[in-house]
Amino acid sequence: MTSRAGARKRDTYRHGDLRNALIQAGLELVRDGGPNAVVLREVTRRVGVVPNAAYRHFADRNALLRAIRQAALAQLAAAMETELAALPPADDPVESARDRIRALAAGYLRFAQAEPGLFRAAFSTSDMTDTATGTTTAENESAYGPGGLSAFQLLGAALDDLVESGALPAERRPGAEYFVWSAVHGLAVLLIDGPLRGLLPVQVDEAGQRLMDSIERGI
Amino acid sequence: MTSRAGARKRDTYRHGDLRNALIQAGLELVRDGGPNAVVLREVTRRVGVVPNAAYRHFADRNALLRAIRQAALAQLAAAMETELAALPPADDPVESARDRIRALAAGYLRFAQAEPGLFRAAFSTSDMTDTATGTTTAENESAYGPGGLSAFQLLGAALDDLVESGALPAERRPGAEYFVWSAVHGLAVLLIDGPLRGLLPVQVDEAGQRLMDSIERGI
DNA sequence: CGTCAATGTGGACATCGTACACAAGGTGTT
DNA sequence: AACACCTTGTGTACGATGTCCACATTGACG
Repeated sequence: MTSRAGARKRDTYRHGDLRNALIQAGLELVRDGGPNAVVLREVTRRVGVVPNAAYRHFADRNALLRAIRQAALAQLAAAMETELAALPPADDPVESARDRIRALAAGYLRFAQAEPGLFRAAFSTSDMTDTATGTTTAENESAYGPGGLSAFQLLGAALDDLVESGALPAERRPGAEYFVWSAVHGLAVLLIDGPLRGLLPVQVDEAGQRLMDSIERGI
Repeated sequence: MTSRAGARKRDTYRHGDLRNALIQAGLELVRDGGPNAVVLREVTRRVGVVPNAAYRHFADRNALLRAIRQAALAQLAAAMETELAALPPADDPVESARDRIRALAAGYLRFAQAEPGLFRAAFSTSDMTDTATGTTTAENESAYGPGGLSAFQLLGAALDDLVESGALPAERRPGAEYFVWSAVHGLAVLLIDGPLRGLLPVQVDEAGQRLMDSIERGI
C-alpha cells in the first residue's frame, strides 16, 4: 500500500537475498536512466527495505554501482554469445572466423542500442576513480557471460581463430583486439551518446556495415 | 575570509560576467572530477555568488553542464588544431594528408589522456537526455576551435584532402569519418575509463600506433 | 530624477548519501 | 532448553544538494 512500484511488503524480518535484490532493482533503474539514476534510497524503496539496509551488503552507493556494472557487463557478454550461437555453421574456417568477429561486433552494437542505460552503466567510471586517488579500483574488471568469457575475451578468441585459420598473419595478432574493440566501442558510444545519436536505423546499419568492412581491412 | 578557494569577494553588486565565470569555474571542477563534480553550489561558491544567482543565466544545473561541455569540446578541437599546426610541411600531398589524419588522431588521444575530466565532460550525456523524453537536446552539437571547425569537421576536412590527393578512392569517402572517429574515440574512452586504463605510457603509445596503422589500412 | 527590467540575495523545502545507536532474529555452545 | 553472539534490518539525525519563491539592488533609459 505505502510503497509505489512492486515493493511488496516482506513478511519475514530478514529479506533472505537482499544483496541480489538490490542489484536487480538497480539494474531496473539503470535500464532507463543510466548510472546516476541509481539512487540508493530508491533502490531500497523498490526492494521494500529501509535505506540503511543496503549498507549491510555494500560499503556505499559506489560499491552497489560497481556490482550493477558487473552485472551489466555480464549481460553484454551474454548478448554477444547469443549472437555467436545464432550463427549458421560455415565450412570455410576463414569465412567462419570472420563471421564470428562480425557477429560479436554486431552483438555489441545491438546491445548498446537496445539497452543504452545498461551499456552506459557497464562502462561508467566517473564515480569509481575518485579524483587522483589513483586507486582506480583494480578489481576484476570483467564480468562473464554464460560461457564464462568476458566481452573482451570473446573477441580475443575470435581473433585467435582468425590467425589459426590463416586469414591473419600472426605478427599482426598482438594488439589486434585493442583496435577492433576500440572501433566497435567507439561507434557504440558515438551512436548512443555522441553526435551520431539520432541517426536513422538505416543509417545506423550502414555505419555499422561500413565500420565492420573497415575493421576487416584494418586488422 | 568566509570563502574557501579563490572566491574573491566582489565589490560590485553586479558581477559583470557571471555566466562566463560560472562556466570557467565549472571547467575547473570538471577538470579533476568529471561531469558530476560540477556541483552548482560549489560553482557559485567559487565565483563568490549565492547559488541562486546561477539561475539568472542557466535554466538549471543541466544547462550549465551543457555550456561546460561545449567549452570542453572547443578545447578538444583547439588541441587538435595545435597538433595540426605543429606538423612540419610535407611536399607529397598524399603523405601530407595522411600525416594530418595521424596528427588529428594523436591530438585527440593526447587530449583525452591529458585532460580526462574535460574529455569525459565533453561526451557526457547521462543527464541531458532525460529518459525517453526523446528531445535529445538537438542543439548545435559541436563546439568550435580557434579555427572555427569542430573536431568532427577537422577530421572530415583531412579526409577530403586524402581523397583529393588521390590516396583514397572517392567511393570510400562517404562514412569514412564515422569509422576513423569511432576507432580513435573508442581507444580514448577505453584508455581513460575502460579496461585499458592503467596501461603504461609505452603500451599506450604502442596501442596508439597500432590503431593508426589499422585505421590507415581500413579507411 | 523616476521607473523598470535585469541581476543578485535570503530563506525554505524535499531529497539524497550516510553515520550512529538500537531491535530482531538466526546460530552455535553448553 | 537456555543463553550469548553475530548478522541483518530499523529509526533517527545531519550535512549537502538542486531548486522555488519573495525581496533587494542596480544600471539603463525615459
